[in-house]
Amino acid sequence: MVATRSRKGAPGLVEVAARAGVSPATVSRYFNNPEVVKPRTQSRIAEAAADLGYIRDRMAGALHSRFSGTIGLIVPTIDNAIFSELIEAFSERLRERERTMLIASHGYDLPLEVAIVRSLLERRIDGVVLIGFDHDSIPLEMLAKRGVPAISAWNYRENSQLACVGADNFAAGAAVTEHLLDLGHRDIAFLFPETISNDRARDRLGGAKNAMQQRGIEVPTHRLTVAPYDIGDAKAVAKDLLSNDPPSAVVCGNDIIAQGVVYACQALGLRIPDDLSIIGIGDFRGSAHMEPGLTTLRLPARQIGQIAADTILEMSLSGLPPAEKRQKIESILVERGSTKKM
Amino acid sequence: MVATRSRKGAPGLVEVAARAGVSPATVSRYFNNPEVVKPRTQSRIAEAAADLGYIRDRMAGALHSRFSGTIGLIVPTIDNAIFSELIEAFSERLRERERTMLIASHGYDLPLEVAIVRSLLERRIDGVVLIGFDHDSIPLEMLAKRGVPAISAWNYRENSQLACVGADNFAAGAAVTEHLLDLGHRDIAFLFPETISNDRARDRLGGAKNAMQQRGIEVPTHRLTVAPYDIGDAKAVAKDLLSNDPPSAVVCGNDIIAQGVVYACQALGLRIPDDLSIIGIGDFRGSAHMEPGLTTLRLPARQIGQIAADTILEMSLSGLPPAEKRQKIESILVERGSTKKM
DNA sequence: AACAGCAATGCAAACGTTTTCATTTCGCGT
DNA sequence: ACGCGAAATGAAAACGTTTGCATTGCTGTT
Repeated sequence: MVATRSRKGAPGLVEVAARAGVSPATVSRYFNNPEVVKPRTQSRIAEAAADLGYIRDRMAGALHSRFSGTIGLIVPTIDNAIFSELIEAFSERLRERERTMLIASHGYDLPLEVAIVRSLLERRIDGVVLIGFDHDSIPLEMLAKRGVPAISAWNYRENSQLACVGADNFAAGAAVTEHLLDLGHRDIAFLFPETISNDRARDRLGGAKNAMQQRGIEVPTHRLTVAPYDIGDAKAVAKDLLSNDPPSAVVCGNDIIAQGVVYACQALGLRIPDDLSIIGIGDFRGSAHMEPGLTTLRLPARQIGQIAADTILEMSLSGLPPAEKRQKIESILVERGSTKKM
Repeated sequence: MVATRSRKGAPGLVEVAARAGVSPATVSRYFNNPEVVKPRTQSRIAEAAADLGYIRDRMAGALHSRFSGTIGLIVPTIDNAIFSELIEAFSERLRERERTMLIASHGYDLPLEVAIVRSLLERRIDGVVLIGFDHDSIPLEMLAKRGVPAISAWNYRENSQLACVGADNFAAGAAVTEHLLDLGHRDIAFLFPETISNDRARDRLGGAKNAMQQRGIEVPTHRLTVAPYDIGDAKAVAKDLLSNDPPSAVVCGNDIIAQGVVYACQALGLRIPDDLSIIGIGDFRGSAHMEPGLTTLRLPARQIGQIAADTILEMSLSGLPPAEKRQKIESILVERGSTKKM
């Protein structure tokens, strides 16, 4: 059994109250509703708290008030450019609102997500933000049962069950494909991540295929390749793909894969965009500055992160569904040097 | 029959106890020290808990036991390849040990770090991991006063005040510089991030300069340039630097900057490594796969993250300094295509 | 001068666990 | 069957806040 750490003389609310000559209740009010305590009392308490170096214990507070001031964010992966902008924006916004973020990643492993939600619930989070719509029903039920609000970020669907804030990934897949079609490309390859338990990739690929179909162009099986979420792996797959009978253009499920394809071309001596046009989705850090610059669809990740934070906070405070259940964030096609008219 | 007043219909320990026909104390023990409760009782409790969908409230537990099961990680930035591997490894390790990570970033803003530490302390973290050694003394005192262990990760110094786990950044700066010197380069430029409040960059640059001095080579001022932690900005700075009178090699403070320099060369039509050798530090995601592959010093970020997690947990549990106060993680020079003999 | 009405504060009961100490039950040797 | 130490369990007191309700202190009105 472990020795419990003694509390190293850290003063509590009660000590502050004693020193300020008021009751604990008043000190509590001072911290939570300063406006209800008389200015003179306020300054006495402020002074006492400062003298003692008091730091409030939000856990004790949460125990009674039902709010922990903690919001959970569950992402597939942290160690990847994909979500890092969103994570940072989300966490900043939360800090501005005096909340703290609990983050966890499951590596696209749905069962693990269940365990994570459980662990967050044990920590009494005030709300959870999930990525996308592919989730086991168990964690959602656990959340619902306890009245903990949850929303989905990153993807948008007009008929989503969960409240959501994100981009329309079907439209995104369609947009990049249409851009290549508009440039005159017909022999287009699609390099997408595994779509099982990844609704974003699935929607994007769906949109891409649909765009092709709209123009009456069939996509042969060998133009459809799965690539992992990793530059190196994507590069390897792309080298294989481009080694014989290369298409005139490649649609990549995201910018990571696109970067891999760019490197593959450089390794093979293919010129971009003369020999091959490449388009990505995401506009991650770095995509703008590679050579050539990557043509891609910009997903406003920071904006999504901020709105997600605002929305989950709104829900947590009101206890109601958000004013806007589904928020679509518009993405923008950014044309750079990796694509060219046929 | 007494009405249960538990919030939102979520059952508490007491309800589980009632259903299992035991006292709350036994249920508590079941969760914290299963081995002290009789197997038959265990299964009764397990069943009751499952039936009720019980989720324990760790905040309430923490209130009494002084352990919140939460560890803080404070990084300069999340949205950047630099720390993402460390963050992910750290968080995974913590989850394996049934702990949760609270993460916050301060964007190299020391005063903000004070506020962050305070906020973490309010959440009763069991320990904190900081990056590097440049910290205001106030948060460290606050932590010490409350007996909350803190360590520094990422950088290593043999005389550090704080316990630390990381690489020797002075040695790192020296190693990459020596590598270029060994390849015969003499006219070397140094592209480093701002060293104010960034001891890692400072140590690296110090090591680099020292290596030059050891060989009796002076570094003229115009070969010393500050570049931000951003591919685009670094690329811009590098373009400027390389436009006239380029050196024969560049030492970059980290791989992000190095990637910027590679792109700058491609934009300017300089051939790597024929016209310019480039070396980075870090071996971030992607560095291996660019064209040409980036020669760099690999810092085992995942390993640092894991050891940091283990160490802070060890300290939190024992209440003592760690067995090994300073852990040096060896870095490895990875030679790829971006450097070449003169 | 008395008092309504409101602002400011105090009192004490939660909140859901953990833990100490005490008590009961169990296994086993005689 | 008995007794004894150990194992298992129970009772109740914390833990540090928040909050509903009660009380006190003011201000201004009649």
